[in-house]
Amino acid sequence: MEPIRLEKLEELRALGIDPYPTEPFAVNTTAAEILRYYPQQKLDYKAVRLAGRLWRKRLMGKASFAVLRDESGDIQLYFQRDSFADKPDLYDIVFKKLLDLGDVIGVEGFVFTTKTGEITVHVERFRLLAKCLHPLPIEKQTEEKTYAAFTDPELRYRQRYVDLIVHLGVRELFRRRTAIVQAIRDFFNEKGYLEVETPILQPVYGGAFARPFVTHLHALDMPLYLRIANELYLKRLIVGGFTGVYEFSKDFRNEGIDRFHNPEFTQVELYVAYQDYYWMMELVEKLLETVVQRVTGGLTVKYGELELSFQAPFRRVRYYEALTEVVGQDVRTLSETQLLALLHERGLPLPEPPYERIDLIAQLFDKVVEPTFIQPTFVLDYPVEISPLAKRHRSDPSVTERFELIVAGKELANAYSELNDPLDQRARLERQAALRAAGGMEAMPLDEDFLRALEYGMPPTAGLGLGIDRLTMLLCDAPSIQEVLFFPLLRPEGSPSPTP
RNA sequence: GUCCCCAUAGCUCAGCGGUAGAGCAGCGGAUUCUUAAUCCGCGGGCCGCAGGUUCGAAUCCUGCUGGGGACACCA
Repeated sequence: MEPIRLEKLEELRALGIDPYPTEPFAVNTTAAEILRYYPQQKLDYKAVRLAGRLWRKRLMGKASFAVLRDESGDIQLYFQRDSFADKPDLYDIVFKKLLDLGDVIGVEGFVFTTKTGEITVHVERFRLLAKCLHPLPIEKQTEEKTYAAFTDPELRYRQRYVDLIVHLGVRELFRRRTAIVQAIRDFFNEKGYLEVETPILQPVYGGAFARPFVTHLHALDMPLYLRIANELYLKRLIVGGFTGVYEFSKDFRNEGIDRFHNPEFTQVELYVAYQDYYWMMELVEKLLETVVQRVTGGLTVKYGELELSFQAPFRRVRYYEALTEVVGQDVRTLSETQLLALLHERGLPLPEPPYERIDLIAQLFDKVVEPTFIQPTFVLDYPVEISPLAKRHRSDPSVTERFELIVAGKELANAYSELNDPLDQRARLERQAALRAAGGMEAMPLDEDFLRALEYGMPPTAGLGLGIDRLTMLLCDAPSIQEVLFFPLLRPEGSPSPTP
């Protein structure tokens, strides 16, 4: 903390001013509201009360200007010594000397327009509401230059509160994130789907393929896993008789961290009984059209250098057909050796051994085909081997009724006609378990309760998982997932945390 | 986990073998319409940490820590 600011704190106390007062300060307007409505005189602006941070001081002799920043934005303040005739020290000492940029203050006064035409609050009374003991990296800019921009990503993420104070655009981004979630929730609610909550701590994890975080429940002396997906629980609810359920789900995956991955991330998963993946494609098109329109005001989104159009219908391509187009021959007819040669040709690394033929195909698809889909594209009919929870295709049992929605070369959503044949499901999960065992990975018992639920009969169901962080990145033109998480995971500062 | 880049004042950066600089922020003064306010004056640094090379290291080398990017992993 700044020693100078601590001294000021003491001086304030000596003057009988509590730097952290208890009394509330009720505001009756905001900076944005005044700037918007004052020119039309739609409201009475004789006694406005607003609160926020002191953002700039332009001190002159007997009268000075300042800027107040509240949640809505910035507004200029005008302080005049004559306004404090009975207590000039309030102006000369408290305002001019003891208030620092960043201090939280409440002001009361009337609105007027300066000679240069700026709408300004003439402050008649003010109160310190909370002293700020650190200097804030306040940016200053002209047309040509920006001074002291607060740009170090590490500092911005570690001290997100400072980032939010300084960058109004960052606040705007997170409002938009909330608006996206809200738009999705409204869309689902209008259709009568039920928003639910299912366990984050799970005795058996499933619904995706990823390393979990493990913890321990002392009460029952047993391991628990943070969910990597909530799929299997939502399906149990479909078995239970709900026809449409959804959940915004924080999921946890103990994998690498990069521009597109954070160990905890948010998906919304939706399950609707008596529907299939064709129906789900149309729903996703409508959902995205609605959300994008509502949040951005249009259907075209700028993402980096890209212009993305969320105008339905989206392009549809079958998995193997897309591969054939890129590779020039049908990969299903190629031997493992030929596939290896193809990977080698393109300089692609091999999957971790032990790998099977299908892993080579998937590698080709993920590295060569998927990145080419920039505009929203449904990739349909994934191979059955890599889709253990999706129903076999009604006309080709080697593929599944599954689609992924790819946008800007990245997976945004994943959906299936859900596998509801309990015997096929058991066989597929057992195969997955065997593969994992062969790969030397930790053996995870099958989720017997989930299989038992299917044995009671799950209606034919369409299911969807949609990445909220990814969607937010697209709609906010954010280059990394860290930009759309308030508190992205970083290594702790200073000494490492103790091992439990 | 591997590779590349970065770390200098509160913030943003320059300096890249000869003992540390700018702008903004800060402190003192002047100023009743400023808005990057202006004008005069001033302070501020374990140059990320530890070792090495050198007569001499912010600068070169090695290791470590933290961050960014790419790759791998993430059906």
